[in-house]
Amino acid sequence: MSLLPTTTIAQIAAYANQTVTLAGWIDHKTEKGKLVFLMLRDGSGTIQCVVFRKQVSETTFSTAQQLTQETACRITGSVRADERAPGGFELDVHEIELIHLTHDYPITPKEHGVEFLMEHRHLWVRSSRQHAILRIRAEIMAAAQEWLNAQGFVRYDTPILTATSAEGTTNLFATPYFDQGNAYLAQTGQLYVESGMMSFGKVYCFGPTFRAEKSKTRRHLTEFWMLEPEVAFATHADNLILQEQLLTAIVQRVLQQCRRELEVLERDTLPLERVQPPFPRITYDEALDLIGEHHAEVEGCTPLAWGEDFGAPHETLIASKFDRPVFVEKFPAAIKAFYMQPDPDRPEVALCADLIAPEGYGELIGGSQRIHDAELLIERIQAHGLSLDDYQWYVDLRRYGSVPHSGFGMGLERAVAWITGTRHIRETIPFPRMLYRLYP
RNA sequence: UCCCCGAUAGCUCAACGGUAGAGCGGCUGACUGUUAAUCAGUAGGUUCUAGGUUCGAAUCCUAGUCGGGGAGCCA
Repeated sequence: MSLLPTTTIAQIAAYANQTVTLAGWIDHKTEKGKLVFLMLRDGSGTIQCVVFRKQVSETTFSTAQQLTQETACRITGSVRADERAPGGFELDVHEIELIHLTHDYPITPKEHGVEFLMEHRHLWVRSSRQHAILRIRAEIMAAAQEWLNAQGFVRYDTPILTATSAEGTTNLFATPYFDQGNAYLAQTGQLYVESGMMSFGKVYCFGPTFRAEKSKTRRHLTEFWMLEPEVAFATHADNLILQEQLLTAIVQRVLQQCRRELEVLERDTLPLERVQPPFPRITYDEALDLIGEHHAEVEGCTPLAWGEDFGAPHETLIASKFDRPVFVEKFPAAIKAFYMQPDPDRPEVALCADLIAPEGYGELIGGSQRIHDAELLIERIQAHGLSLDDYQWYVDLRRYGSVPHSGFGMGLERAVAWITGTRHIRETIPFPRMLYRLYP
């Protein structure tokens, strides 16, 4: 005995004029006297189910009248094409099996405030907009991994509990670790993924990372997912090509596979369709000139002196000058991480790049060629005030068959926010962790 | 951490220092084509907390709590 449905709503067109059993939840009900309209949602889609009093038993009709929003049920009926139905098909109901009657579902079809919705995040994920965003998130993750795998990459998982800060003094979450003092939640898998690069050539890690920064903006989470590929023998130039190819593959697949979700979100797909290589590349120096010339166009965007890092308004301004994601490369080494390879022609800048998303969604990717010389790496670790003892294993990677290599980290939720056109990053992950939000 | 804003019915909000209200949702009833149906009726309040000013405070003042928007930091 099984309770499984005979089909899903997404497949309903193949069952025209047949009798099927669907299983799901009531999205909405409209009563019209001797007629009840039910919108049934099963995860794959929604369909209108029509209950005529004269065509069903009294029990079935009174069950239909009882149904409330988010009640779980199994509905058996015949599939009929009907122009009046959203989706083109509706179900003429024969029988309704009540699985669980819901009382007082808190989220109604009317508007709600952010705080209320966040308190009910565990229920909010059922709403059509949230469903569409999280469906696209899943597609982005699948697209990224499948594309990388097809290019010969091997997924290589890095630890979440680590002994020290990977990139220096940024705030980390600490947790007691037996008699070894504190362990820290990883803020990146990058250093560890470099070891895999020396074993497999092309690797990537993909998992949650943690930042205990007191950021309070619509672009930040304290727990977010990062995809970090690392490639042996890849130079800075190779790195940028890989990034634009990966991002293009992701965006094009979402355009193909998630048309319906993008419609639900009312996402303008033209900017997404323009995402094709090559992406424009400008240097940090050119970006400073551009900011100097156009800073008045964006509020809070002030001219910068060489050596200063961009703020959010600067990224917005730069992005506004291009019709697709734009690379800003060769930042001053002093404002970047210790492991970045200096430009041989100009050692004060690093062979690194940030990829800035269009439409003001900010930095999607940060990447660089890594230092492959042990002596230089040691010098940089010390110059950054880090303990060499903590990084001996990392320096070891430069002592045995060291090669030039490059990699990058893509923030998953930033990518989801941009591709789905979601203004606030809190909607791009099922349970966002933020400065003032740990529940539910 | 800093700047700005807010908290009133289950939800979204209104109410000049003078009787705390509406819409939605809930409940009851009517309706054979509704799409956030419509119509009629009905229940629903410690105005975030603690002080203060005042004849009188949802309203003004102080402190706190919680939340929202932005900055910095970053992906």
